[in-house]
Parts: sequence; C-alpha cells; structure tokens
Amino acid sequence: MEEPFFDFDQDASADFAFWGQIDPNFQFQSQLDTFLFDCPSSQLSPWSSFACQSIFPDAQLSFSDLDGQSLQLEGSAEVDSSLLDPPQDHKHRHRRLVSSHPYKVQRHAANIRERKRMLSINSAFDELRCHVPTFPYEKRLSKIDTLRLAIAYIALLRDILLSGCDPKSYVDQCMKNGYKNQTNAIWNTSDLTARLSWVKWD
DNA sequence: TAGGCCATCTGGTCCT
DNA sequence: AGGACCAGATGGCCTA
Repeated sequence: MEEPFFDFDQDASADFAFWGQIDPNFQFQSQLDTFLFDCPSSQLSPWSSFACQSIFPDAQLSFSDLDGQSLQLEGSAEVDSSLLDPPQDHKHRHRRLVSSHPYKVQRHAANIRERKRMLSINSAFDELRCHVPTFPYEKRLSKIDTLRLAIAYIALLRDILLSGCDPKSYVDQCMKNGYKNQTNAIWNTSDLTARLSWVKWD
C-alpha cells in the first residue's frame, strides 16, 4: 500500500531557521503536541475500520504530518507571519506563538484537537467518496458534491428497491428516459445515471 | 484574475 | 472544567 503523501510543511526545520531562535516554550509545546497525538488515529474516526481505500490518497493528511506542522506553534500570543514577510512558497501560511500564557497553551491544544477532528471528518468524506459512483476519469469530488451525489445515489437506490426491477435494466431505462425522483437533489439527472452505467451490478 | 475549494485558527456554545 | 462541535474569518492553491 502506498503511503499517504501530503507535501505539507516538510521543511519545517528550515522555517524555524528562517524565523530565528526557538522559543523556550517550544520543548513544552512539542511534548504537548506529542501527547495529544499519541492517541491512535483509530480512535479519531469510526471510519478507519473500513477497508475501503480512497482513490485519492494524496488527499489525506497523515497524523505524522500534522505532528510536523504542530511544531510550528510554540507558545501563546500569536503573530501573523504575513506581517513579517515570510517565505511565500509554503503550502499553508503559519502563525507563530511567541509567549507563554496559560490560555494560549489551552488554545493551542484546542487547535490541535480541532485539526484532528477535521481530519476525522475528511477521512469520512474519503470513505463516502469510495461509495458514490464516479467516472474513472473524474477528478476528486468536492465535499459538497460528494454529499449531494450521495443523497441522489441513495434516492435512486431506494427507487430501484421500490420498483422491484433489475438494477441494471432500471438504470438503462433511466439513461433512455431520464431519471426523475421526488428529491431536489442536484445530481438527480443524467449525471447520476451516467455514473451508474459504470457500476457493476452483479 | 476571479471564484471555488480547502485547511487552519478562533471564540462561542453545548455536553459530559 | 475540559472536550466536542460549530460557524465565521482568513489566506493559500488551483482552474477556467
């Protein structure tokens, strides 16, 4: 299996060099980050037990990557890096924390939890993308399109069940006559049925 | 270059 | 009290 790759802040150490000396709080912050990320990722997402593999592995951000990024954050009172004219070739703009206030330490921990939560959500989106019909050549669906397509797909599957017809012949019929259902889903047109023509029904 | 999409930070609110 | 959840703000990347 190919390791998920995300070209994210791989030159964090260089960034530190650019920004100057490391804050005394850095060691504590690193330990905090390490602690927060010590919990297994399987606890973060109920979806991680699925065997399904995203066809877009590069879209996933590993927790080790996140660990690396968390090293960017050092203390409390933050400084918008754009104010200091940082290098512009980083994929993400980073903020630095330069003093130590308990609230800011808490805030930093909350940020990490929030990032983990968002990773969990994104992981679920990747799982969902695996279960909605897409063209082989189609680019990665956006989150909103994934949700809308999933809604339309579920509606169509329901209609197939209610019809009692053979799924493939039902889809073929939809291709000929156009698919109409009760929902207002954006994908309930030929987009969906055309995708379903790629589905193996046996 | 504008618009879409996304990641991240943040503060507020709710829940345990 | 602390964590989860949420929505708004912001800025970066990509594409038409």
